[in-house]
Amino acid sequence: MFALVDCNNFYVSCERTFDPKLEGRPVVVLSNNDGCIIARSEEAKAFGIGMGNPFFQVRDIIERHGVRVFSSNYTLYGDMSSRVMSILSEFSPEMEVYSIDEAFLDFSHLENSKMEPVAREIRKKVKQWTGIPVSVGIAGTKTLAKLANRTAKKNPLSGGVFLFDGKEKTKVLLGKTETRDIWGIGGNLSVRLQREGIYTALALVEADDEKIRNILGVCGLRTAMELRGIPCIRLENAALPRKSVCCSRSFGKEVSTLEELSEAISLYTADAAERLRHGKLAAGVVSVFLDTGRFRKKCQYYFNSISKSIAVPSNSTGDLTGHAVSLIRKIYRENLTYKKAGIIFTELSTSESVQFDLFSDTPAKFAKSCVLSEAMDSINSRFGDGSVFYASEGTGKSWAMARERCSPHYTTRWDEIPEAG
DNA sequence: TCTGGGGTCCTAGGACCC
DNA sequence: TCTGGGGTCCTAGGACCC
Repeated sequence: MFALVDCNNFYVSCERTFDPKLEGRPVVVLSNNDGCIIARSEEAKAFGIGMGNPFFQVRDIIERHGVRVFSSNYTLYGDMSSRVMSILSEFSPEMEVYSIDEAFLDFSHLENSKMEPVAREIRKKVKQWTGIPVSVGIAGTKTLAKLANRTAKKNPLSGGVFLFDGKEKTKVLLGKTETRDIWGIGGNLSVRLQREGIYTALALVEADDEKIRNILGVCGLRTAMELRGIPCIRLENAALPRKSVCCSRSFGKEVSTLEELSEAISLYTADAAERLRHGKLAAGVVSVFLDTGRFRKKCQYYFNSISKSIAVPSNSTGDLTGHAVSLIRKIYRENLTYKKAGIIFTELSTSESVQFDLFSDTPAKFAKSCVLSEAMDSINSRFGDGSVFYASEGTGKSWAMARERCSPHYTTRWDEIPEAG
């Protein structure tokens, strides 16, 4: 048995923990660059503000109803997430942290009659210790546990906990579930299913395997099996090795010069390289991309990307910035205004097992640049991000993303700790 | 005027091998 | 005149998740 614990309106709940006046009031949180709505309190949902709506399109509703708006504060949400996860880990020997706000727990060690009471205890403890409300869905497969969680969230009578047991109960619920709401079936596959006359999870479960395989491929067949109660997706309790690390961002204003783009790419490289080092990884391939933005109709659209293998995998900000900046020069075009740029590292290996080039002196150089980057990391971690940085990032950063409504870093900066009284 | 960011996996088609 | 069969690997694009 699996329990899926999912935080309710997680980002909004994080803001509320530190500003209780937000309780009971409509609140939304925006994506990076203050672009889209990515979290909504129940009150905000009731006004018809949709998930993923561009901010400017719902601005009227927001102003009319006095909805409180926050820029995303991932430092805060990440820190609150690890607090929640550490509490959850006490409730099961096996846990998979599935995303910033949800985790699967293995409940096989519990007797059936104990599952709901334990789930209620989880809710109580997480709420009391972090201020975050959670919902729990319990079932025999992960896909059904996701569905159970949805039911727990939607149905006020459930008290935030829902357990799938008994064939009839399951059948009734599958009949009420649209295919789009199944974990693993997105918008496109759902349209394909509709064309074949399959509208609900129940219809999918009752369809012929060969037919499902044809419409949805092997993943879809696996999903159908899971809905039938046959586990096909196991708990991934050990964090799998990463295959890529990416950093990309939209600009706060239009950018057209190579200088500004190089600055932005330098910053993104520094950010992604820091994450490589944190994961004890080194990149074998560096890719960068440029984008003029897909929503502007008047200007010419231009997207391009370029990759380069590097002889000795690296995680040094200095090395990688050199590669990234030289790549961006190759795809830069004049007389365009860019909205976004980014860097992706792939072909990752562990930094302890880097294969050096036999005919060069790279081991010594490698060691030196590692020491430098690590020294920068420790200064930045002690004195705050951006205390030391490469000058190639620039000092003005006029292109930096907008985040005009960011709450304080309540839990990670001494000067922003909340004060009482 | 203003539309996010970071990931994973599968599939089909082409190139190549013997 | 007649022109096979069985593979692997890579890539781009598409699907999904949060």
